[in-house]
Order: sequence, then C-alpha cells, then structure tokens
Amino acid sequence: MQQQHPWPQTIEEAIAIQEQLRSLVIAENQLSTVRYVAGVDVGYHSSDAVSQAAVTVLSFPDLQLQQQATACSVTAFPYVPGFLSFREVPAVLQALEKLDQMPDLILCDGQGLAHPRRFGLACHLGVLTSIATIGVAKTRFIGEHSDVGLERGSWQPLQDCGQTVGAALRTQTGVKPIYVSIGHKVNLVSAIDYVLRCALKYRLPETTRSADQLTSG
DNA sequence: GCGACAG
DNA sequence: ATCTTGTCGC
Repeated sequence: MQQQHPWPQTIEEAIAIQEQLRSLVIAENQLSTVRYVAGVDVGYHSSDAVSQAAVTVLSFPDLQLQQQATACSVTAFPYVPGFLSFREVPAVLQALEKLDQMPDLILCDGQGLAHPRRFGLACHLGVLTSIATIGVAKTRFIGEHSDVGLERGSWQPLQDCGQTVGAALRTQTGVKPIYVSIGHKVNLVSAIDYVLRCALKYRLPETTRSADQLTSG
C-alpha cells in the first residue's frame, strides 16, 4: 500500500494530481459484501510536524471492534482547505498496512466528492487503496442544501454548480446533520445507507468515533 | 475587493 | 486539528 504518485511540494502540483486522479474515482457500487468497516482519523499534538493516524475495523453490521492500528509520520503537507488529503493520507496508509485484513469499506473523516475539484480525502484514499470509501464530514465544506427533516434518516442533496456532490444527513433525530459524500466504489444512496447503519446511537458513525478515540487517548 | 474555508 | 470545565437539557 505505497503511495502511487510523488507527493506534491506546492499547491499547483497538488492540483495537478487531484485533476489527474479524479478520473479514477468509481461513483457506483463496486464493493463486495461488507463484513468489515473501518474508520480512520488523523490527529496532531503540540506541533503540526507529526501526524498520527488511527484505523479501527468493526464487524458489519454488528459494529464490534475487531482490529485497530496506529501510525505516526512526518506531516507531508500544510493544512490548506481543499488539500487535506495530502496532509493526512500518508499516515493513514501506514496505519492500514498494519492491519491483518483489509476492510471492505472505509469511512473517512472528511469529504469525498463534495470538494472544489471533486477529489476530497475519501476519494484520494479510495483511489490509492482500491478500497470502497465514503466521506463523512462534521461540517459543510462546499455546496448548498435545503433544510433537512428533523428525523433520523432524513437527508437533502448537497449541490454545487448544479451537481449533487453529497448529502446533508440527519443521523439522529434532533441533532445537527453530517455531510456524506461518495469516496470510491459506492453510490450516494448506498453511502447514506452504510453511514446510517454505522450511526445507530450517535451523530457520528461508530467507526469514526472509535478511530477518534484511538487518536485522542 | 470581501467572505468562506473538510481536519 | 488544538487550547479546555462546567453546565444546561432531555
């Protein structure tokens, strides 16, 4: 699971990579039966110099923790909105390599297609690993949407430049919606369904929560 | 020029 | 992301 392209040193190089790789994104279901779902998260401490990635693998649909791994690496890119993947993907790849068995699906902490160039973190990780991925973000990055119904499962398309790039999804009645978008090898309706089935009790899916927990402490 | 801006 | 306790509400 090595990086398959040179890591950019400039925004211009990063844009070129995004524009090249985005054509490789598969926006339809191409995943086997999901038995293992992973959550990934990256954290930082006092300095930005070191990125710590955590991956947790849960059984699906019963959501029991099966495996976990962490990895630290030198932070390879600054945080610039629109280029988060260049910062977080290297550490995530290292953590994934430590797993005994690859998950069937990965829920990423960030956007997928809901990105200015349609190539957010979830798309990037999916293309590099060939694993199905979904972007699950706590806040909106791009796009607009109508008000979301108050009940769990309600959602509204997230639209940008006339395209549906994701969904604002209410995972629990009365809580703020989250932003779901395609990463790789899954369509939006299925992505919403997987996220809902991983978020039975809290706003964020259990995958994200368990990975966060590994990062924080 | 002025805001907005995943983590 | 990170710095950080208690507190209001179901």
